[in-house]
Amino acid sequence: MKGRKTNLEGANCGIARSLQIVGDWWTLLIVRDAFRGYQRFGEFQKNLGLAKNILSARLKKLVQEGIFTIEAHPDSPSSPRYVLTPKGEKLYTVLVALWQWGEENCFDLGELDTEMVDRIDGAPIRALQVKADDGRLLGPRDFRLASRPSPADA
Amino acid sequence: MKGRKTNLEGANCGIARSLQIVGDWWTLLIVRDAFRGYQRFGEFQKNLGLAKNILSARLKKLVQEGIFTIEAHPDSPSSPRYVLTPKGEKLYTVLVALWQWGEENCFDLGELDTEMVDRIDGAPIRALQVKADDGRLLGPRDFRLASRPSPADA
DNA sequence: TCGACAGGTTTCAAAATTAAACCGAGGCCT
DNA sequence: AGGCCTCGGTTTAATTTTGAAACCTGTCGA
Repeated sequence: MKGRKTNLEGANCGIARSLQIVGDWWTLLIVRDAFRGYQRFGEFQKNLGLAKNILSARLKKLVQEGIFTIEAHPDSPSSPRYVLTPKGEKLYTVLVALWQWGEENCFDLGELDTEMVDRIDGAPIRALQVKADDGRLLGPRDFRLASRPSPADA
Repeated sequence: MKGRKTNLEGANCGIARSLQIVGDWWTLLIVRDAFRGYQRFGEFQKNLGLAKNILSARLKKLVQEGIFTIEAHPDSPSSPRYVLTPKGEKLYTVLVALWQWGEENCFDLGELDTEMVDRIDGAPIRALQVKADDGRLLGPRDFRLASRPSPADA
């Protein structure tokens, strides 16, 4: 991420900014596991199978960025728990988008063995839809990235 | 991505699969630029400021994965154009999710200078919402990843 | 024919990732 | 109390990936 920093530091668009934080190999998988209920270092490490030093670095960054907070649990005071902040929890839309795209485009038939379901009734979740302000459905070519008038305009 | 391959190759969930393809530093930015209308190697390279060898490798992979196709344009037969496939175009939901999260969580006030708008009327786009099968709005804690019954079940 | 340019590939140094060894603080068992 | 185990990391050294810059090749226009 050497040149990346230089390039995207003053990134102009939200996509680039998001990717600065969650755009690497492991981060979104860590967040995914957090949604699954994992909280402890060892849980993430064992489940994802990534090197401990990398996990350590990622968690450190994610805490810095306000995605996780560290909470020391009364039960085992020496084992910190990594808990999603509201900012972190809002990433669920991104996860759902990735999940749906992956499920639709990246599996052979019968290969898929997990799915994201309604916690309450176990029913499937609707495909995300991009909609215009007035409710019209927008396809992949119906939007564009526009520059805002000027920084000092509003 | 050494260990990553080993770990996620037989990845069980759609999120992991997606990230195998688009989960690196540059790929989604390339796709973003493709939605902006960029098609040529030099356009991507100049706009993103990434090294040519890296861009070359990414585009090669993306073509392999069926995100882009190469089309030789009648105008300039020697300059290939990289064009999104339907599979690639479906990534727009992911981009929108990242964009909205980034816009909401990664900018200081007044810092944001681009926005994603309706191509037709320039109006803003609605925030993506995760909804249950029956239309209920689902928050970040209202879904879970469940294992499917069995690979050879349906 | 000359030079310029687009679209890469090659080369080599710098940075990130990895696995594995190590370490300190608690628990737990005896 | 002593010994051993686990958890949560850090350190170290080898491997991979990345990045910048040089280089190559085919096309184009003058």
